[in-house]
Amino acid sequence: MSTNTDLASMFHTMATILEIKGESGFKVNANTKVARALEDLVEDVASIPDLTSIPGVGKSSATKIQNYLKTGQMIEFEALRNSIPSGLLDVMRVQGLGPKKVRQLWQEADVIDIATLRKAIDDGRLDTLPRMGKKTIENISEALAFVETSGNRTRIGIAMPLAESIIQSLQEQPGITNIAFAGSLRRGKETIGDIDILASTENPMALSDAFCTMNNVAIVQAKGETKCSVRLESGMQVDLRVVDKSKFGAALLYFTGSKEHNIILRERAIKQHKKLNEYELEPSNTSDTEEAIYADLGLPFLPPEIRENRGELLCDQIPNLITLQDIRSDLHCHTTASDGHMSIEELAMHAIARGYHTIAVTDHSQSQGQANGLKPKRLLQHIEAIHTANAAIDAITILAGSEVDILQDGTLDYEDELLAKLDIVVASPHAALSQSSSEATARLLKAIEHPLVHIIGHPTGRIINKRKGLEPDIPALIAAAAQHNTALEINANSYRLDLRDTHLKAAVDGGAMLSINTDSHRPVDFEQLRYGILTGRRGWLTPEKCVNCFTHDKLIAWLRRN
DNA sequence: GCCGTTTTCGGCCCGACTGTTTTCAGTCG
Repeated sequence: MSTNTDLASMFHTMATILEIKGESGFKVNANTKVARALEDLVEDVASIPDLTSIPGVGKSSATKIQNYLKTGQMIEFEALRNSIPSGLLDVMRVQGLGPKKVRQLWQEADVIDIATLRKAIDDGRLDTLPRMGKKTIENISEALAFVETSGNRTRIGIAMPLAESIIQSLQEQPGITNIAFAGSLRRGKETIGDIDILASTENPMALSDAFCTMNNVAIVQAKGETKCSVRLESGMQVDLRVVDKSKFGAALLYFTGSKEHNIILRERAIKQHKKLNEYELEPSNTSDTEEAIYADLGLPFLPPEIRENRGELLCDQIPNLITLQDIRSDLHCHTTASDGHMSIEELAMHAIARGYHTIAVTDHSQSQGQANGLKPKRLLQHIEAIHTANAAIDAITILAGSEVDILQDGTLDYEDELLAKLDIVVASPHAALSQSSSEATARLLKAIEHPLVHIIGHPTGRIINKRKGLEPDIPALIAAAAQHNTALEINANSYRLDLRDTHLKAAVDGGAMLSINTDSHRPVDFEQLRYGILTGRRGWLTPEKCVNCFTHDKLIAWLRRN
């Protein structure tokens, strides 16, 4: 499956090179579009008979992909890559440098990578270039410092609390009527490039002053009447837009994106002889709320999480997406018996406080030595302890479970006889996470088909920005999960979010059940649930398809289905 | 390079800010 990722990255690279070479922007866009389509693809691209059936992929790109699949090489890619110094792709990542300036630096100042750019600045070679004044060079020099440090996008678990605290501090400014975050953060993406904040105020200057002088600001990149841009000491970029209150809806829609969603919306407006921009939908008086704008365009309100041009604009009826309030149980949590920091009773109290009817105790199995995984004898004692706590606490059902390792070959970490004594079995891969796609598929299928397994925990084992994890044949897993009534987990921890949004949409479409769990080790981990919910919504998940939303009796019946 | 509820050719989303200009190109989102 990494073929998809490899190809996507090649098309992204081709788009960038074409830009630097000054080719038509439409051609550049076309390549970017193909790259994005490949990123969104759930099935292995090699398994698709007609590549041009993928929207955005035409004859030319299809041929390139086919050649790569056949030979492991793409002639056009190699040719493009050899046509410019490869270091220029790094130079493109410098904020403020786009294709035109990079080409100028290359052709007129012999810049071929970050190092020669640094040197060119230092020896004054850039000073004489046209449209390259003192300030521009200064800005490039400052931005260079961030290229090395800020390679990764930020996890939503970091970005969202940060955005909330910024909003909280700005909210106290006089004259504020509206303030919200937009962008990929509002869409609930697993990682965020920068934070977009949108506000209406009667006192714009006070707000932008307050924004640009927040105590964690490192650099003010732009400061205007309606737009400010800063970089925080952490490297995170934060943009503030100020708009008129009557146009807040149009602006929120615009800055929430995604870009692809917006483009389709604007095209739709044009077809209706209207014009949509970041301020208003013309001719119309309905620019103050997103709801009114969608209605004016003849569309239902589309929740931010699904605005990705993945079918939401072609859909007559948007399903009722899952919310935090729909969750009635957490089926994957740890106690001090393995590597958690809560007792069984503490776990139960936190779950009661959240209004759950059921909590599952699922400590690690014996192979997880470093996590103090339970040997069979300790598991038997633990089951007893859980039953005792369950009998003592009326307000909630405490299930005796285990997070059982799915070993490398797909067998489980306990004998069936022992597993049968548990109320719930969450089977998860923890080790051997770099095995081949076919091995991973066979391994996970074996667990899905096991009659005593209820949920597959964090199915790929990926860690965002750190570990790629398994790359199984996702459609095959989904089909098996649907057939055997085994739920696939959305692990809500913001390091994991596994299954990820795109896989999830395929799972929902494929009729599989899902389960959103926090994998809590400490009380604070329960708060991560919201990231699981956002991911679920990005995958068009409804409460009916999520076992954590079942009533108590329905959940118990589902657990005893075999 | 891709695409078609006016099209197989002729389009392809839109505006703010910066820096360098003296009316605008480049970058960004």
